[in-house]
Amino acid sequence: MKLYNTLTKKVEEFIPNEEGKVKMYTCGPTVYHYAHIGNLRTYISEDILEKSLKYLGYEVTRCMNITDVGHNVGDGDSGEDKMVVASKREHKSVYDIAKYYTEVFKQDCEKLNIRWPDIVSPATDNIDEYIKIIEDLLKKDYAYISNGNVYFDTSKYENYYELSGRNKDDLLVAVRDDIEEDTSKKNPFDFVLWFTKSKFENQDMQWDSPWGRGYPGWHIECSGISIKYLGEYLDIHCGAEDAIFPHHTNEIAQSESYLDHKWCNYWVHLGFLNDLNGKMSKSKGEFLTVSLLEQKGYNPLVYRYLCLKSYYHNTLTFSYEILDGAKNEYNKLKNKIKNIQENNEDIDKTKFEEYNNLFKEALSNDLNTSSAITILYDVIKADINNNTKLKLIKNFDEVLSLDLLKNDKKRIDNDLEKYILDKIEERNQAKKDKNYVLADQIREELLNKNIIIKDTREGTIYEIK
RNA sequence: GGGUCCAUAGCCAAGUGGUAAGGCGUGGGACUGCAACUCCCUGAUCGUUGGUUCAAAUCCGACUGGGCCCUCCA
Repeated sequence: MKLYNTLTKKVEEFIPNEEGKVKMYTCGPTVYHYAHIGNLRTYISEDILEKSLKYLGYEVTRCMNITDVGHNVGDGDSGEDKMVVASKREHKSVYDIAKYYTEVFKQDCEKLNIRWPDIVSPATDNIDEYIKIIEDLLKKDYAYISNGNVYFDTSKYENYYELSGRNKDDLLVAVRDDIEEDTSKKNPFDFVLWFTKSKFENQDMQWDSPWGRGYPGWHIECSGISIKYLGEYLDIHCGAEDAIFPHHTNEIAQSESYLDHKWCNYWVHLGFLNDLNGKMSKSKGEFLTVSLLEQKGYNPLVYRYLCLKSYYHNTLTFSYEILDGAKNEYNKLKNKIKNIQENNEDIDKTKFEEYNNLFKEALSNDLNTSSAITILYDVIKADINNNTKLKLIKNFDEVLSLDLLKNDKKRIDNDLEKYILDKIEERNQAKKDKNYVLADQIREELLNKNIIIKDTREGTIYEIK
């Protein structure tokens, strides 16, 4: 398996710490609002990575956090906690907000066939772990207390800029308008590990700590949860590309200062989904959720298909024109597969291995899902028996998760079925009588009820839209 | 200003030094009473420009145009 590693900025052969086993951590959502489909692209890519590793024979343990506290607008003491903002907006407690949006996120994942990770842990469940790490960092002098808050001292950690490839002197401080510099810090890029004092006193979620009652900073949760559930040696850490700096940079600094050794060997960053104007946002433009796509008549898996057609590392652009293209492709693909009938022939093992290996090669090549899909098309066209094709498609779909073999035949009751069959009979009679006006009328009538008629060599069949 | 990633036909894209996969759309054809489904045929010298090489979409440089980040976002 080859993967692009942000740490070395190269595509590298993936070698886990323990042979055959992979420990994988993926940054989870902040559950303060609905996720838009751009957010979800990250989880689709991570899902593909997890499933590809499994398909290639690795045993994978994946852990993800749910950020339900401490994600301030800024890294210092500036800006409010996003959970608190949501709580005010919706007049609910922060706990209810977290619960509600976590549930919605889970449903979105189900609709997109994203497997729920083995371990999913909310930030608020692991406060003890953060305190343990922060105490240790203070003891080792990697952290300091200033104005009641605990900060990580970035000047003490030598490789601080390794991941992002930056240079301390070239970074601009408080480049964004809505951020003001936190004067309690020793260095501009120091970040808060624990808050006890904040300009924003309306924080409901607070815990006792050796430094007073307060709450954790944003970055410590991922380190804490990862180390707690996956141990001191991590194989792959994933996140969207915007998390490289400062989030992942800070995670490395605090984790390695705490552990006193290298923490994670492979950092995989997922590309963004942009709309035609650039980065998607929850406040600007159309708020594109999975539910909205469904309302507009798109199967969520069409969006998954669109994501898989592109390379996870590159930016993908969203527009309805592009989505419509993907919808066409997806529907045609499913139709082609539907026409492959099961038969009595034995699986052709040689051909099976041949195509299966091609598929594995594509995935191994830094998750070349576009090529993997091409191999799927090759299988459909290939000169091999249907049972072998169907077995290959079934296997491929373990990774692609596009419901390729699932027939979305909606359940219909006997009355409706009888009605449809009678109408088909009536139409066939009309056709025999060359009464095409009546035949077309019947077809139209059924179509208005979302029933599609198809004349095949084997007779007339119907489909429910 | 700095970092990082990207640029292939109308669209989505593969390609990792030897003379451009695949899918969608378009156009044409087969099938059909017509249509839908399905099947067949149909298109690009790879942002611009230097260089390395017997040979470059693929390597190096410059330029142009984008994305993301530099204390919110996945």
